[in-house]
Amino acid sequence: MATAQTETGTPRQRYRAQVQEEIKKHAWEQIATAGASALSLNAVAKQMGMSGPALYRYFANRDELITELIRDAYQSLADTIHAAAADGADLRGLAQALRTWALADPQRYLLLYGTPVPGYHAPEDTTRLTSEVMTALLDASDAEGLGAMPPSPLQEHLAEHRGWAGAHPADPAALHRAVIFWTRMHGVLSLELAGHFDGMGFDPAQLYAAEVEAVVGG
Amino acid sequence: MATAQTETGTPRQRYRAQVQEEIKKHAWEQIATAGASALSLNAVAKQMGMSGPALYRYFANRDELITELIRDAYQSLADTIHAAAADGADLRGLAQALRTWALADPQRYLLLYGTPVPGYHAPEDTTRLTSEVMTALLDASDAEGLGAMPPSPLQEHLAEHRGWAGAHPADPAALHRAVIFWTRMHGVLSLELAGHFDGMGFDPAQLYAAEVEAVVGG
DNA sequence: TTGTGTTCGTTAGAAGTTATAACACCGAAC
DNA sequence: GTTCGGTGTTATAACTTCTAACGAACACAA
Repeated sequence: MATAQTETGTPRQRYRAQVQEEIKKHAWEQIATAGASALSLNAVAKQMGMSGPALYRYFANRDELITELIRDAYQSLADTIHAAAADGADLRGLAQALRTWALADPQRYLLLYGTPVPGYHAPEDTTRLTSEVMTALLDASDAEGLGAMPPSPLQEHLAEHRGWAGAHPADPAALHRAVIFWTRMHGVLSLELAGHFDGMGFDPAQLYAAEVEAVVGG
Repeated sequence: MATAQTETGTPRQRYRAQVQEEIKKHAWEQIATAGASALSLNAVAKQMGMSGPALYRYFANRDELITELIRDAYQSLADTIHAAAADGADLRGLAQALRTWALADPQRYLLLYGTPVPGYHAPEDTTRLTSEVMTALLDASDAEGLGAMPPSPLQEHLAEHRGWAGAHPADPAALHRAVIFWTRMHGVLSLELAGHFDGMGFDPAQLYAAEVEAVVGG
């Protein structure tokens, strides 16, 4: 887990890890209420009873702190999906786990899949976590008992460009299913979290459920 | 169009509208390269050879400028969709127009449909533009020659909560089709614009085309 | 043509931000 | 016990948004 290092090393290292965790905790609280763009290192420091510049002993700058938060968010998502998959969840189960995770902290989801800062590039190890999630998705998309996926130009194209699937033995139909699972669930979730369904009256959960069935069933 | 008022009114009003347009032009340039969160009124003023505070004669604050940009973006999107519909475009044509519009200026799309500022609420007239777009979408979704949409719990639910469709006479299947057109196209577009497909190797255009066919055909 | 008032742009300044530099201190190791 | 690395401090620079006060330019009206 993210707090694993808190219990190892010298007292100095333990203290350092502990303070780092507390900084991230307060940063998450700020992000949850005002969004990532409003995250203020000064405000975090004040909340902790420290002076502003003290935080720079723990994070080189604002970007590094946010990068660390993104890393933790990816880890949390990967843990969630992995746990669901380990519990034997099928595509429906993964979809449910994903939605619950997203609604639990909308700004956390948007930090990963919302508007990116143009210059920013994700660190190397987040791509590892992403491909872990993708593997779980491909496993569930390659399972038995799913609706038919008639051959299509897209499946052919995906089969020819399957580098993103790594060494996963999923067939073209499963590649297709995994991709549209991702894009369709994200389509509903991101619009819901951004509040674009707010005045419309219908229940996003029912739309989400219908989209899950559309992916699972065919 | 947005510049209509530039040519009317007193010389003072004309000058004012002209400066306002120029401010917005420079603001868009900044947003396109660095994102909306990095928009600096001071930098815009400098680019125009003015002092920072001078801009406050034209926009009360940063939020008001951004709100105006959002309004213009909605207007541009509505114009684009409307023009396509007037040209007789079907659902496929609208999808093509939407994608072209989004790729022309990714940050403009993300300003409308990306991560929102938690406190922010869209002004009244943007909802008018949104419903204009929705009407075009419902028209195209209610047309002849589209694939079958078998009855579903979601269609029933949408038929019971169709306030967002206004007085449009679309049947439940068309309501369903319009909604999933929106969410699925947004799902692919937003992930593509955010760069989440970047290292994956496949062509987002082919995925988009396949999703269009999935919505049109059934 | 000569007021008169509105509008515009300026500088000055307050309050906030990120981030660096120099200094003091405290604790751990030798 | 002394030394030394790590931590937190204040001071400071360079930004940001935004307000206030002043001067100048312009439109309009007597």
